[in-house]
Amino acid sequence: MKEENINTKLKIQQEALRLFAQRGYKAVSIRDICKEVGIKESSIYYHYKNKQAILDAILNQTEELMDQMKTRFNQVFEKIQHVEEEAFCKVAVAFLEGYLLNETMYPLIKMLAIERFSDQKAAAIYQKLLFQVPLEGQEKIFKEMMDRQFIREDEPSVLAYNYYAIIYFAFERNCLMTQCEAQHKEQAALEITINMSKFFRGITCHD
Amino acid sequence: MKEENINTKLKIQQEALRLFAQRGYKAVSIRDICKEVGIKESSIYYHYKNKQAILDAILNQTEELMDQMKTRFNQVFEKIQHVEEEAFCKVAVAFLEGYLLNETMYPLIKMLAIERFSDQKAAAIYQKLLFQVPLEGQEKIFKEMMDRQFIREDEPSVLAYNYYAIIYFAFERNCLMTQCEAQHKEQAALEITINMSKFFRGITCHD
DNA sequence: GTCTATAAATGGATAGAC
DNA sequence: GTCTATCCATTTATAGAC
Repeated sequence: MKEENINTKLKIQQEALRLFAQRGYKAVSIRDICKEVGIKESSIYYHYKNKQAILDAILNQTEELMDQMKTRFNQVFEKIQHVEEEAFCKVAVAFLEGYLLNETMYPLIKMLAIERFSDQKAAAIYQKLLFQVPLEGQEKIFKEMMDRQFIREDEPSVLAYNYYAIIYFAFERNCLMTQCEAQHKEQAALEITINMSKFFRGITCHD
Repeated sequence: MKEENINTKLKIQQEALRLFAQRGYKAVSIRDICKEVGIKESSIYYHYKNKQAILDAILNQTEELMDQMKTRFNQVFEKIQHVEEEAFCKVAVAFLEGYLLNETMYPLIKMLAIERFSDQKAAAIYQKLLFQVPLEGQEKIFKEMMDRQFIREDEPSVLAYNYYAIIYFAFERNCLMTQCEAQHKEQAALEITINMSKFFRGITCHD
């Protein structure tokens, strides 16, 4: 009836993810989702076979999301021309805001953070999305920075680990809660900036 | 009837926590808990007013647990006599094993990691237990190490942040999943050792 | 302190009208 | 594509026997 009805299926997926991210899959009822979407319980079965199918749809779209994120890494990678402290910290904050706090990624991360304890598939996706992809991407960047002699020779995987641990930690500490408001994002960004500065001075050459 | 019946109330709490840590509070039924304990559903109401009361009991005991953990920090604190790389890394691994992987703490952390997204009280406890207590404790230790000139002058809070971020990251990456087996603990310990070495060389004086 | 029985509410899912 | 009505399983919780 209304103009938004062009895609109820998508809205179901979005609202479901929002609720799963808050309470976990099992704790959210079909009724809860339908209430948010604004349809009756039975209508949801026109779009999805059952509750599990909604979760599957959400999980299946992570594959393409993963590729999108890898592409982003490569874009950053291309841009490296020189390295100085302020820009270095800004890139780290940009990773927080563009990847972990990304509109699509953030609720997905929260949901996976819950489901990883009972769902093997969720655990595997969490591993890839939150550890493998960022660590590999970052390692590649540090390797390149070394080749161009922007930073001291060192073990790229160790640098990537120490670098990303700070970002992940700031994210967990400030953003993984009931609601991540603007002030929390700012605090996370601040912590990354402060702590990344020390890290940066450690990896650039002594003078 | 059996000898273990001395404290059914405690067993209920333990089994409940084990299940809450896996599936989350809402997704675990009274039936599930009773099944694990080995009693009928109605019997649980003799020990606890309702399901919420079991969760409250679990959360309330975290206060004393927090104090216990603070005491441990102080014990480490007293022992600092000298600092060399291997011992420094061993202390970090000991923190992982004695605090985060502690028999009581580990299931509690998992449960809180789920509930923090929907329960404000759980979120506050997670903050204290996983960020505030470790960061403050570690900051104090670095301050002392500086006073005794074991490490270079620096900002203690930044050192504590960079130090603990590595431990927390290794814990999240390797241990927060359906089951943390011996091999996962070893991998986490290995990652901490490797990455802490670099951190250590950065904070001790140049020669 | 644990049991059987049962009430009352909630949740997943289907049938069939419009 | 959404609705009303309904079914059946699960879940929380209580009453009362032993």
